[in-house]
Amino acid sequence: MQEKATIETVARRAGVSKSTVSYVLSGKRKISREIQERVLKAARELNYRPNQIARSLSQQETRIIGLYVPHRNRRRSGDFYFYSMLEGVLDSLDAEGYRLLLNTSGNRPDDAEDPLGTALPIDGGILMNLRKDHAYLNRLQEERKPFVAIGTPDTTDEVFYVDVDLVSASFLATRHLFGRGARRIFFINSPEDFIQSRQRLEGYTLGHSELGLEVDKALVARADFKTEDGYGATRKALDAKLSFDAVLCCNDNVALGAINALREAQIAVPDKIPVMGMGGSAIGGITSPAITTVDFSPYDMGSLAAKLLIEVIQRKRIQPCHTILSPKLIIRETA
Amino acid sequence: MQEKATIETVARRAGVSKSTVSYVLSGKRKISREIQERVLKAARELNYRPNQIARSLSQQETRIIGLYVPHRNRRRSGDFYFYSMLEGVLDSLDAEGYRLLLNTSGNRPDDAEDPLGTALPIDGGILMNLRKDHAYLNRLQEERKPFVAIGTPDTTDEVFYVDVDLVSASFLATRHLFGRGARRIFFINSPEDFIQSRQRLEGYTLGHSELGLEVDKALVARADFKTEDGYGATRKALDAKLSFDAVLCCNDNVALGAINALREAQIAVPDKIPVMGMGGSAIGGITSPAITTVDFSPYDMGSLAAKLLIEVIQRKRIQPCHTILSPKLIIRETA
DNA sequence: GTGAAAGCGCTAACAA
DNA sequence: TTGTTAGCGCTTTCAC
Repeated sequence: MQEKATIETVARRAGVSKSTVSYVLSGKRKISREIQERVLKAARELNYRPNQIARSLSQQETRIIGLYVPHRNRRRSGDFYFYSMLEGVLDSLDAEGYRLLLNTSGNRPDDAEDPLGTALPIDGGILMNLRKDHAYLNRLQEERKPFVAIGTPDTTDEVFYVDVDLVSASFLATRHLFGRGARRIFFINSPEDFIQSRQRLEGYTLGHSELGLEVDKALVARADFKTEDGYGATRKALDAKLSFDAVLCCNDNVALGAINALREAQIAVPDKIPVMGMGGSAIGGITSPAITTVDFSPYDMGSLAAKLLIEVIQRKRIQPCHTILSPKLIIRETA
Repeated sequence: MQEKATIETVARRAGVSKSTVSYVLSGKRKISREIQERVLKAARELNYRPNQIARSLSQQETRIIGLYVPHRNRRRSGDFYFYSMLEGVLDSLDAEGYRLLLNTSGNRPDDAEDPLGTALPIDGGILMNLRKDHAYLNRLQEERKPFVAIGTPDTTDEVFYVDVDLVSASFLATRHLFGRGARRIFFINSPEDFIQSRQRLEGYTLGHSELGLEVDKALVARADFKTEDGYGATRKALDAKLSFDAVLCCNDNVALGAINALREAQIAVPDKIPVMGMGGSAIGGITSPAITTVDFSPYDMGSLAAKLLIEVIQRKRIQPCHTILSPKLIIRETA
């Protein structure tokens, strides 16, 4: 096999200039049928592929977008939320001919020390877990790369973002459980320091208010999103003889844990005690069919964020804006 | 904020030449202490970040590696295998200062039609599900980019790859179940057209041979890796009054489905009937504690593949080689 | 020790 | 319609 073909090689072989080759390939100029064919033929024979890097350098555009992947979202088994979102992002990018660069730098302490890290070869970025990602965020801003956040940022002005309406989500879930006849809903909320947690609690409280009920604080527990945590919290409640007739969890993993604990204690789920999760359509396939879910559609969020970002990059959208997705209730019947 | 700084800007501000700036930053040349400081100061003041694209063009190296993501591995809820591997890849790359470009092209039919797709801006690639990925594989070979396969390819010569020993995996599992007193193991294997399936069956058979037993073909079923499939297969076996006292599944998702079906039929798992899965340490956290698993360590495979690829890229390794990981038995006690 | 200048492979403004 | 040429921002040889 010969050396790698460049635009120069192709031009020579076709007996034309470099620019002609470039224009034939990009279609940005009218080229006579004959030359067009000569060029394409030469390109094919030489197995020519335009060098994306050279193209990026000259066009100041890579058609790559970056996704910041915080460490704490990885190595955490069962983090469907993240991966489901990733799938949404990938699908949208795919459709528009963009690629995704996973960016994990900025995670290690020494990265912060390196203010001269090279500029990212991307046209824009998608951020999640915004609050603490200042390093990456600042970097994008500094490089004046457009970005879209997933989740509501601290300062909402000047920022494009997508999020879900968590208050509605837990309100819907609570109402659903009351509708099924529950009176005391054991609520396994997310850890206190998450903004989300407040919103979830608000929905739960609203669900009570609607029926003129007060929230019994003893019914509210916390779990760190993992199955074990849901198991632990439920187990603890059972051991403490807490009285409840339904369980609402901050996510589906936690719900799975709750179910495990209940079944271990010989309590029928969902017949005796219904268990609800929130978020993550992605997890649907693998969780127990016993879970009823309020879906956040992380997939949709990812997909929307990516589409929005591309619009921003292509300057089809200038004004900062945000999209808040409505949750939907998903009742899965046992197969 | 001023215009984006380039090496030229920095050079002017520091009163030196571009090359000097470049050398200060790369450390490839001795530079007097004084000039060094002047340059760094200027760079800092201008908030300079070397343009990675220009650098890549001139060095013919991007420090990005590509991972081909087949469509069928996405949008399939609960495909931990893939994501777990991804985590391994990311961690290894991170450690070596490489980034990961997710490549989804080649999935759509029209992509195959576009032989002039631009050259990938990567130094090498990681492939999985090799058999049918000829498009991407060919492309990498054509561009003479090094690559590492995950899973054993059709032709093993000239190819770097990592894989797991599936025969041992199912042998270990089978033996474990016999060791627990099982006599008739219901085996939910993967679909027939997967090479893997033969290996799994071989291990299962070996486990029987060891005890001088024959395999009862009625005990072997198939499932397409999903929880529902495991549920379905088990349900069918129960309905058919198949007699068995243990279940071995081709993966943990399927095992979860089997457990659901058994419990629905009021059969205690694992006390009455133990259920085993294979593969995917990642899934450990979210599956039922009732599952005993033979771990393929997809994480390890990803991690190894990435490390290997980097060695190849950096020419620290020239001779094609492969690594076969041994599975390990993981017995999870109920928390 | 430092600088000038020639690339890396492509695009696009300017000429013809 | 097509060709010439000046960049894009960096690295690195060659010269001083």
